[in-house]
Amino acid sequence: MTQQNNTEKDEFDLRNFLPFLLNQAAEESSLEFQRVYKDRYGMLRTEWRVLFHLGNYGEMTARDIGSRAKIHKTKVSRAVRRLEQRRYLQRLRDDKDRRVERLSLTTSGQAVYRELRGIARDYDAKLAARFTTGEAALLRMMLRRLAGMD
Amino acid sequence: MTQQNNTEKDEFDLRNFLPFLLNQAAEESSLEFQRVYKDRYGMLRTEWRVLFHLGNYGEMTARDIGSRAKIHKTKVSRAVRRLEQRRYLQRLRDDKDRRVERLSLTTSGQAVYRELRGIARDYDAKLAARFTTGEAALLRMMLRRLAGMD
DNA sequence: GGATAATAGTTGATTTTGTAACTAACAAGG
DNA sequence: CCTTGTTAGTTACAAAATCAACTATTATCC
Repeated sequence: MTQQNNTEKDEFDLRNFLPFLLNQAAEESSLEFQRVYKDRYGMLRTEWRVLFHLGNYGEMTARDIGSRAKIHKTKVSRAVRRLEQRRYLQRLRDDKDRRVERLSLTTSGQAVYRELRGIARDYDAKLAARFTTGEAALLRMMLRRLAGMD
Repeated sequence: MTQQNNTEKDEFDLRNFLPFLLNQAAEESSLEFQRVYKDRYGMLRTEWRVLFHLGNYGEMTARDIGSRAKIHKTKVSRAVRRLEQRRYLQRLRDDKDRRVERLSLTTSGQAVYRELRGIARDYDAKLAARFTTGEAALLRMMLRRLAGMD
């Protein structure tokens, strides 16, 4: 692994490139939480997200979830089916608009959600503890802005 | 999309959960750059990363790239093969250790790298411009720490 | 009202990724 | 040397993501 290139003025370092950095940080900082929902609950990434949306915001449609979390509708559709098969959520056809399904967590879905939410809360605190309170708040603010969640 | 749940003390908001936030920010902030390497060069995410590692750091082995960027070796292997097929990189069997392949960019690989690097630089600047200089520097620092890149 | 377009969600075919098992080369210790 | 273990990289098969086409329902507007 020798140094070559960069004979021209080198104002670029991959390790500082924001999209790369964000991805590395996202990947690394979700590893531990991933192990919980994956190994312990056999859930996929999209599945815990759907579960958390329903747990956090209450009844929603697949479309709502997709647009909030920017998940493609086919991914949502498949995640919903699997959560339904595990009896974590139920669908209710909307009578006003019969294309729409109103999704909500079952009792056992809520139990799983509360369990995972506790773990998520602790894990988040652990991550944030690497910074001062002010820094962590600033970080969240900047990430929300980058994510277009303002 | 009604509000239900959270009857108990609600100290948790998905929109502030760092792993989620990081992922959303990473996803959103790489969209535009992705369009460039994907639509314009037919490259996959792992491929531009391998290309950038070689362009940025010079000759490396597949193993080096994988450990630096935390990419699994099978992913690296496949990305290398495709970049080789497109004549963007070349392999050289190491004579000291004949298991190892020393990878480096071809002339046209370097041309593509320089092109993409320029775009990356501009794009990064555009992202960083959403913050003050100090905030952006702090953001990068925090991300490096979260990514375990200290 | 009836054609046309738009929306919610699903399904199927293709591509990409993940997991394990594999080959080939080197290393260490007897 | 010669077993045993380790490392670099590839391949095969299963799982998951992507993209396009599909059904069913509602909205638009002439």
